[in-house]
Amino acid sequence: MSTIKEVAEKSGFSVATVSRVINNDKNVKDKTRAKILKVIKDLDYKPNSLGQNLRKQRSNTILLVIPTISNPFFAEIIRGAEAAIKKNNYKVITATTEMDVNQLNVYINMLKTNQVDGAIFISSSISKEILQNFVDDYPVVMCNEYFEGMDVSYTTIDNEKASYEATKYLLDQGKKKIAYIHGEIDSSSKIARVKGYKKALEEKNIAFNKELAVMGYDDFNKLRSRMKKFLEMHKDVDGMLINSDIQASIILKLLKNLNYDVPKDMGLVSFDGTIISQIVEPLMTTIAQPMYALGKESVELLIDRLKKENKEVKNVILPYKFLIRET
Amino acid sequence: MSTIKEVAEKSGFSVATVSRVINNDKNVKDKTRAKILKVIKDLDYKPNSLGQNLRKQRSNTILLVIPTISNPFFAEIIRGAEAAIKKNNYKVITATTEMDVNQLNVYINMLKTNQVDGAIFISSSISKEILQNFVDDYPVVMCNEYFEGMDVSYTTIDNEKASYEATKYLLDQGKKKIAYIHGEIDSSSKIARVKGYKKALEEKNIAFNKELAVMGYDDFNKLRSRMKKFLEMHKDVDGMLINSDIQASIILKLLKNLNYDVPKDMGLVSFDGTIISQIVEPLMTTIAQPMYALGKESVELLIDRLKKENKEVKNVILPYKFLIRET
DNA sequence: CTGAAAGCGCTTACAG
DNA sequence: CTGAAAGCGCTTACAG
Repeated sequence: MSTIKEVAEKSGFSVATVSRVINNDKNVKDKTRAKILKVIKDLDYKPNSLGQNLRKQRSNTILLVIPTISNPFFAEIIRGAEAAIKKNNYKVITATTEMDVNQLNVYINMLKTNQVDGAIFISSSISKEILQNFVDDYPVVMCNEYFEGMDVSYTTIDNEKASYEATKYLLDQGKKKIAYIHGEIDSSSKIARVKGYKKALEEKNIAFNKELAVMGYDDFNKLRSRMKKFLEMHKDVDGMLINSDIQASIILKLLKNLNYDVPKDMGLVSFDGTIISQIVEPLMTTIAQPMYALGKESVELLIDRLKKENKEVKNVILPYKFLIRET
Repeated sequence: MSTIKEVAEKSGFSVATVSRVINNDKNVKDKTRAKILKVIKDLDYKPNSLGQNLRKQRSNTILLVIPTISNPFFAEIIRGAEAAIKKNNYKVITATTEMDVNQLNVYINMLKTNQVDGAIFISSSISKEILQNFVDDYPVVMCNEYFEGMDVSYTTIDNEKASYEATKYLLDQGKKKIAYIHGEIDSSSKIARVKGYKKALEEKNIAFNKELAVMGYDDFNKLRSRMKKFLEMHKDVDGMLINSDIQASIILKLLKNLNYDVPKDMGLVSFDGTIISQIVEPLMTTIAQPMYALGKESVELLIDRLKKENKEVKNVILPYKFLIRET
């Protein structure tokens, strides 16, 4: 890699002037600019962002953090976010934590040392305890999740309403005993979804039964064996609201192995509406989240904050779609 | 963020000594170390990696580049790679290009400016033309792909053999006209797979028919309409070897919509063996790639290169498993 | 319009 | 065992 010094020497101008050309400073004679640009091209010179960021104290880069790449739900969010980032001429680094705190710290450190100007934490890629330590000092947006009582901008859907609607749908289909397969983490979305689920039951005068709210593990094998036991113990369960498409697909497969007729013996509604819900048989009835828009809007919130330098907190609730299909 | 200077002032020692403590230099009196460590803790000081990397010209960080997060195939590779990276006390940044050259350049620049010490390019995350420009100057490993005539370490499976075995299996099942749904990019794996496919056909004295080698688009809608047309034109095709689980799942769904009986009317074998192949109905017969090992071995190759500072090129061919299931 | 100089946050060879 | 100084690659206020 050639450096700015080499460009300066070869062009006969100072490093300062070369830097001005790199940064599109108007105060450079056209002829000078042309000469320097020629040398830059000849040497295939690219400014070292380490030096630039250290000096400028900003990077024009946004960090996107997802919990795991195992869920296609995040793929669409990333796509929406990246499109918006590029439209605004920012750079992007997409990072995955895989639930590892050390890994997360690597990324937080990028934020603290100006390697990135701001970060978007998607779903449960970060905990309240960790975020609390730096949320006031750095530009951060949460996507698809939020923390009660914390001043941070976020985008999400109305999870309570969605959950209510899904549960009501199952009840209207004549289902009597509906289980709720929730996520591993006590997130805002989980709390909201439980609320909606309870509300729909109450309307039909069905008491909330704690035993029917089951942990839906992310680990497929754990999920399978957990659900197998659950189904043995609760043979009269005839409907399920499931935390994600992925988990729903695993459960659907299990149900078929156990000779359930879906949806006759067991009605299913999943959250997300990813490609997974479209390739299973029968087609999964799902709460389709606006994934692309969630990513896009989160970026808009963050860039707004970066440009205005104000700390105004904004929340965006995006519409979901309840897609009634075959389960 | 506090700086090394603040730690120095508060502790009463010089920046140099503080730096020695940070870098675990033995030449520091125990008492001094303890005092400085205390200040570091009190200030919650974290060294700025921008400054460190700029000065040290290395980062102890490895970059993992995947083409897209839409394919769960990459999730397992990442998991294997990250485990190996952490075992070796390196840091990791996982990056996704989403087939955008500008995006790729952001990552290549991280390599060129010592923000990362080395990079692993997974599958078709990079083209031969682009990699050629810097492969000799920076530590790079390719995972699951390679470029003919280029001196770069890589890990892969024996795609030709796998493809041969899969095609032979379909023929042995009595299938007469087998299509090959290949990837969008003219990669080494694609070439090898075509070879194996042809070889199996030849053994049965079946001439290779160019029209039966169809482009399997990554875009689901494009893939669906392309395949629909293909099936209309080639009603006698009774077997398919498909480039990836994802594409296979889309095609399987299409076949069912068109009232094909799988595998009676149409035998299917897919590449990858991801979770997708396990949730479809019927269960997909698949060439299960050693995803975790591919990631892990790629990292070992890279770290070996980083530590030894030699440029010896090594290739690792890992075993796959042909899983006969229901298609 | 251009350059010399300071400095972003670090590390390390050198001197003591 | 410790510190002063140089320097990694850059930008920018200041001076002219």
